[in-house]
Amino acid sequence: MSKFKAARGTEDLLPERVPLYNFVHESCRAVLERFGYAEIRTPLFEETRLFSRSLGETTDIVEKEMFTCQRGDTSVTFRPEATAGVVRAYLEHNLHKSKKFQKFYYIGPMFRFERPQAARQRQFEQIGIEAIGSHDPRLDAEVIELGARLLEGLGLKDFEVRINSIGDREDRDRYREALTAFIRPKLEEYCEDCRRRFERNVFRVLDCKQRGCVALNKDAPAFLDHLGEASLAHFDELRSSLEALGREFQVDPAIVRGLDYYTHTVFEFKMPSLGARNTIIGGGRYNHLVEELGGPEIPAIGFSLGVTGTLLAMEKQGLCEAHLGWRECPIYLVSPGEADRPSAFVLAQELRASGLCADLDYEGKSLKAQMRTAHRRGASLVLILGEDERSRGVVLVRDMRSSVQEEFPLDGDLQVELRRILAEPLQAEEEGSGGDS
RNA sequence: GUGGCUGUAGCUCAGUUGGUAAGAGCACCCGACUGUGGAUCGGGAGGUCGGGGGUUCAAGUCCCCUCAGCCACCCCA
Repeated sequence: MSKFKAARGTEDLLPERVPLYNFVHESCRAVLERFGYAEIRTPLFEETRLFSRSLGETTDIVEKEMFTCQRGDTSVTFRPEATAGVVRAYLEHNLHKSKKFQKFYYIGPMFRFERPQAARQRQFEQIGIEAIGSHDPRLDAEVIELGARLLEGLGLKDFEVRINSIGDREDRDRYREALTAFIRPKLEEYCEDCRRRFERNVFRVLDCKQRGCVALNKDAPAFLDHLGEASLAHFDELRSSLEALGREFQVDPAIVRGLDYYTHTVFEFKMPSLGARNTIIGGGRYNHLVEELGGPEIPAIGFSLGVTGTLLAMEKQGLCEAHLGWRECPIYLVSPGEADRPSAFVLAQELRASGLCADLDYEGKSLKAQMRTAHRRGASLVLILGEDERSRGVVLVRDMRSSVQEEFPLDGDLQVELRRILAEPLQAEEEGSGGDS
């Protein structure tokens, strides 16, 4: 046990697992770019004010989950989510002036000071998008379709798309009033958490899982009944657009989302197989955020995909194994004796310079042990360069796949030969020159 | 932040009411008449039993604290 451990809620990504992340990144990148999204990279930390302003002062994230760093009178916070930073960059560089409508995507770590749990860490990775500059409900549908395509691209199938509309400010105010009026008389009957939610964010009461509260909520007024005409029309168009795409979805009134900036369309992608923490994509429209951060009135929509949860879902479905394991060098150089090492050392550099991937022993292992290492590392070819070979100006190439070995001149075009053999394994010849099996 | 469970070699785990129990499998290293991998066999290294304190003649085994992970909440990707 070493003296130090990774800080709570963080983890090391060992080489074995890195290719899995690369696969997820590459797969998503391809889909995102096919949908016309361009990558943007914003700083990992921003001025603290940016988050408290955009997320809402009373949200849990701002109140207790921010990684904040105070130095003198400057306060910065490691980003708990990416939307605020992207919108800030969009405005700071006046992107809206040259090309108002823009689609961005990002991949990177986010930070929240929470109690860790599976699929919930203090540093976690999100892949997300922001489409800024349009209020077209077809864009909402496209964004949801994009989320589904991302998951499908990774091989996931059994996710549920849940959508809802929380309307615009006036709709929310109207509904909040109705809901408050409905709950207030029975407030004492609700659970402790709900009584707190009632004060902070009354919509969340609808999301309670306590049996008593679920029963009490049964006859609660529905948000959709309180949407104004324009909001309702937007939501209807979203639904018909999704239907036009053949994308299955459910309208779920319980989806209210935690952040203040959401308006109209909100949605989540759930993996029922994951248990309690089963939302792997969450997002929605935020038509006033750009304005609140000091820009003109520009509507936008976005979502983010939690990579950790997505990987958990992939693991459950056996989609990860194929992407595990670091790809070792296909060529391994073996030195029979101590005196043979310098020439292997030089030959390795030459092969690498020619673009081949080659490696060799640096632990002073015996010939046998070097062979074992080559085998374990999955080398396709072993190059044996001993005193005998050197004196004759050749190198012995053993094909580990077919167990056939053959000599090749050192001064010939060795790298060309090696490429050929890698593509087409050595086969035993009729007068077999040393194959065994 | 709240409640519960867990923490023994690199990995997965076993350790009877506290008393030669610090062990197994896999992995690893070395070897099997000395220029060759994968099978088999033999040998070996590796753990202050998460950390600290306490009870006791004696603690991996009991108590307290602490750290970390997991599960469920709060909340959320």
